[in-house]
Amino acid sequence: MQNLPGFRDFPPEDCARRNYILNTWRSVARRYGFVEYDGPTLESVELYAKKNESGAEIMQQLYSFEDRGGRPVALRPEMTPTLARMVAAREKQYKKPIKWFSSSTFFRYERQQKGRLREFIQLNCDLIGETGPAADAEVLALGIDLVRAFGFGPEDFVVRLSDRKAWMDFLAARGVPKAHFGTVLQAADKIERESPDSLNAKLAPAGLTVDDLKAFIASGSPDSFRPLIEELTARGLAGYVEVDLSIVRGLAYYTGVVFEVFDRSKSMRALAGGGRYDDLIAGLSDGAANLSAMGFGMGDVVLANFIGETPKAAERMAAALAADAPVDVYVIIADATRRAEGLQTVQALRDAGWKADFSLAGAKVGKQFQAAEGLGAKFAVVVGGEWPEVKVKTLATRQEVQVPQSGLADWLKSGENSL
RNA sequence: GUGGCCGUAGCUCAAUGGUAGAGCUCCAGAUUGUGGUUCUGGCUGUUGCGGGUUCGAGUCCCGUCGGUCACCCCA
Repeated sequence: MQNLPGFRDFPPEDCARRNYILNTWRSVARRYGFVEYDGPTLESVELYAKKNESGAEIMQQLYSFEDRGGRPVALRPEMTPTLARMVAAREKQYKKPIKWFSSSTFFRYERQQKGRLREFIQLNCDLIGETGPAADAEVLALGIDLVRAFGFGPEDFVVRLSDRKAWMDFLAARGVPKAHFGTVLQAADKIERESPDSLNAKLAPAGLTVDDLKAFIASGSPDSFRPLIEELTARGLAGYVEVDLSIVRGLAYYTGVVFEVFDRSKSMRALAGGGRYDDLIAGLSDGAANLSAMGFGMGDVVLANFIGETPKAAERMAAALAADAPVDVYVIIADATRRAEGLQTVQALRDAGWKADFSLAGAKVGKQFQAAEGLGAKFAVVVGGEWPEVKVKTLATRQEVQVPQSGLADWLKSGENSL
């Protein structure tokens, strides 16, 4: 039996890499005062149909089925609708701004390729109930720090920053009817991928040409970005950001700042993307709650690729994984008649919080040392003829001392600190 | 949904249409209380699966499943 296409097994080595990413995400988000939430994996299809009345494509990429009660349900393909529902229902319980993050599993039925699977993990960070450049900057800074935390610098990645509102102002100034905004933005999103002829055909009803769009994009950085850039400059993070009006994002619901995080070589798809969506919560809650919001998502698959392809980040991860070896202390029972004392020692170490292990079947001393080495233990404790004393060997230095078993835990504590 | 490339041992890969191999890993040993190196030995295959061509197919052809990359889309 093979696993389903686009779905991954996580044997311990892979699980450790996944947890490294999740743990890093969590610790950085919490540094920014974001608190963790989660929602159900299975949702009503209606939740997604509502938001995407125009986009049938999204419904096709839904893992959907009827449950035994005849309800149309779907595995969640994204977090935002769930988040909007949760916030709309409870927003009066929380002081604003609401700063929430989650890292959850999502499902999309689509053909897999580099950086894209059918089941993936995505970090979602959203700041709700606050508008303005300060809130935008806070979210952007979090996005930047989330990538920096893996060892990447400004030479490795860049945040491309744009603004839906700048686009709308431009279109309004050109007299483009509102009904055509969506078409124009979609064309702008594809300006580098699609042929000018094809794009011009799409733009004609709006009275625009590819050259018009290019001229707007080339007009550079509107003054509206200045307060946001100043906020980032004060944090020392402006070097990670470039204004790039060609960033549009496919989603219709963005109302302000939008951004995508790319590796500098731009050899892979976006590491993260998001923006301001001030009307979505009101729309999804039928007006029950009217809250502005700014947020983004970051997937584990592209990030893991990026780490793997960047030596310094890969080394950083390897070091973090090595520091979290399966076992701290391996107890070697050198004399089978001392097995009871060995077990007592193992238990005492485990009670004291050490990751301790030993040979269940018993083995030659040399084998037990090999096992200790293989499990990444820092210390080997030899239980044998010296009882009630034991020998403690620091494996990295090969130094060995003999201490009373009763003082073992204390000795290890100071011994670990001196490593 | 469309297309290119690829499927051989647990892993990385060899093998002109002619007896399926190597390295690594793993397991066991090298005067029975001391590990990483070294040496010796050993295990492991429905060559993804199903058909076809051929005296003979890992190799050629068709199908299928899976992987990968691109398109589509990107929440």
